[in-house]
Amino acid sequence: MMQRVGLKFLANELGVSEATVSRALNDYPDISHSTRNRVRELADKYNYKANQTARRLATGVAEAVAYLMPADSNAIAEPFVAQLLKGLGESLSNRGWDLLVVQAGSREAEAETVEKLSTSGRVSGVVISRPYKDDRRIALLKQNNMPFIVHGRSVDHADYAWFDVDSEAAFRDAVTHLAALGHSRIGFVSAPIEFNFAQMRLDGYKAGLAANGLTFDPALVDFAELSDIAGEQASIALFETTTPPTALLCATDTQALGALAAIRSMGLTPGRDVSVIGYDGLDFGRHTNPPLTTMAQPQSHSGREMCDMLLAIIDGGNPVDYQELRRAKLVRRLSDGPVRPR
Amino acid sequence: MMQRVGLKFLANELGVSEATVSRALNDYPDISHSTRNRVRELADKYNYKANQTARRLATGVAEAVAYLMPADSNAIAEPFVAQLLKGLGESLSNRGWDLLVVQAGSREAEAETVEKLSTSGRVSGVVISRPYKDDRRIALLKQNNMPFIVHGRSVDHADYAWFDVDSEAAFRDAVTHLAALGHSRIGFVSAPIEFNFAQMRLDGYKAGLAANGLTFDPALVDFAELSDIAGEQASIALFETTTPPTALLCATDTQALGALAAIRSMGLTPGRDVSVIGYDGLDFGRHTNPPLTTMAQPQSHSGREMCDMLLAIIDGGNPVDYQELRRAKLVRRLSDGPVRPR
DNA sequence: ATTGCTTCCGAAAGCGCTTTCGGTCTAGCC
DNA sequence: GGCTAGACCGAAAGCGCTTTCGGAAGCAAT
Repeated sequence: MMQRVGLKFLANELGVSEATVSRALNDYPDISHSTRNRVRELADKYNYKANQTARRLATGVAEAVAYLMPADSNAIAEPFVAQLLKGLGESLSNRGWDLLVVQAGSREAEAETVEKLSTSGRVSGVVISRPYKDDRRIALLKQNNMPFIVHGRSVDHADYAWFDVDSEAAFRDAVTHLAALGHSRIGFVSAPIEFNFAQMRLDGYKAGLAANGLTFDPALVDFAELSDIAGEQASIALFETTTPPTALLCATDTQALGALAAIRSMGLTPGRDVSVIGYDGLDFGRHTNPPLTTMAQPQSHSGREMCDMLLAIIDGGNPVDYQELRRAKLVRRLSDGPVRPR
Repeated sequence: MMQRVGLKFLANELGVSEATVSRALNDYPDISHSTRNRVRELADKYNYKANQTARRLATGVAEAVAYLMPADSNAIAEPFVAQLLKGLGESLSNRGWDLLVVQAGSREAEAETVEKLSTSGRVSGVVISRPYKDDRRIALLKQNNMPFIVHGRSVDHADYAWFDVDSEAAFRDAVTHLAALGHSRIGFVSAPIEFNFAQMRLDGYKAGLAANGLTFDPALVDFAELSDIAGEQASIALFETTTPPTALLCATDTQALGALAAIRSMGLTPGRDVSVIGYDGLDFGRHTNPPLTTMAQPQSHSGREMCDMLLAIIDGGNPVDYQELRRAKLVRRLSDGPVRPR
């Protein structure tokens, strides 16, 4: 039976105390250079890694952060999640910390999950995404004094850290773009309105209409879940009116996929007969029929940046100093075009 | 300063020892019903959750498994990862375990990452995906006696647990399907051959040719990274010959996206002039131009199943009892069709 | 010599749980 | 009434680290 290489082992081997080994490894200043080096070398030789569990218990810091997976995630939109995870992981591993992925079974269970997470001491920070307008998770996190950052913003977002893209501005821009192309009946496929991003995008849509002298027509907006199929159904519904839209704005790219399908299914050509603009900037939009014009968010390294912000907060930073608002920009592919008389 | 609710607190409150509380909570048989209930109630009342770190240290079991993210993942193909994660997470949380996501910076760093993972005691099992033909990670895992399951198979896969789809059979079937449509010059966009799945798919392709009386022509296969762009370039390369293929088989759906683009860029119509068949069955294939015919793997609950297998192994099961081979099935959309004379 | 600083390191007390070991108490038996 | 056998629970020893506290040297200044 081989002896585990632990502090004990190294200490014996070197003839010093465990305390010394620990301190040497953790860069304490009161260890002589010579012993520090001896310890280091031996540790390297045996490929010693401190047992993290013990370390955590002793220090009281979890050295891990959790990402709370959206409960109702759908397959197509997930590049999102994977991207984020990747960024988080990179940033975390620089520091030698762990990334936990936790899931709540349902939307209702999310709060409970957060509660457990913040009291069980497993993590020293959490990141959540897609906040609701009034998000219980955020309240819980604050209440439990758990450092966190949210990907997106709830309605009251003054006193916590967040990273978001100004989707209101994005939808204003999108409407303006469409208006410039001559569209005046612009439909809107919204996301479930309990998500704050849905509200913001809807607001942006309305603001865009107003800014371009267009009047808001409730018959031109429909709500859909975040899936291609839901987007398709909503789009079809929007066309069942006497004066159908000539352009469709969708709250997400995934829904826009459905919009394209809906338009094609009616025998029309998206991009020519009806314009479609999505939001997210997902890569596969290049491959749709036609390629999807979209408001792209700069999601490249957002995971990494969010993580760095979170770590700064864990290190004692003030959450309100970490609020970051990015701009989305129009990437024009082929699903938009000038209005076309029927 | 509020007192943490820990074992100590509960014990004091009830006038029993910490040991008793612990045993009551962990269903030890030598605790009377009455005290067990008293303990339970109080624990509920205070929403007590054992500190996992301490628990881990005491029991020596990590109560966590890690998913090793593929190093070179690309955005489009990631629904995959998200799906898997979701399944893993669900299964794990049933048991109250954690899901760690770990990333290696590069392909080279993967081995080291695995090594650390298996010696640091952070996890009691790991799942890896996309094994190479001869995968150092697998060797390391075995050597360190760390329970694991691989999503896919390496060349020597007799003595560990895996969950795979028979992609060799799938590509045989795909070729047969194409042959039945009259195609005799079938190109193959392969994945990097160090991945064992790439080899297996290539083998399946060759076997399919043979089974249908077609001869293998090396000029008809090209290798590409796992991205749409790489798939596009490889496809174009395959057409730069005197007798170009009339159908293209791609090792992954993502590459197939590129193939469709390549064909369109040559002024041809995929599905009519040239058939394209991908592999994976990714949902967004419904939205490509034209919708992508693909060999779909039943990836619905694979994450969950893999996790259950892994847990069984952790519980002492013999890894070789947990090898599961699934079948892919053709889902025909519109990117394939009868051969068409030029 | 004594005092007073540094510099470096060891002893030992935790961190919050689990688990072994043994002890007390009641019930049942001859 | 004494003895044995459960049934139930407490004391205490860890798990592998970190960190406080203080002690032993070594050296310079009085």
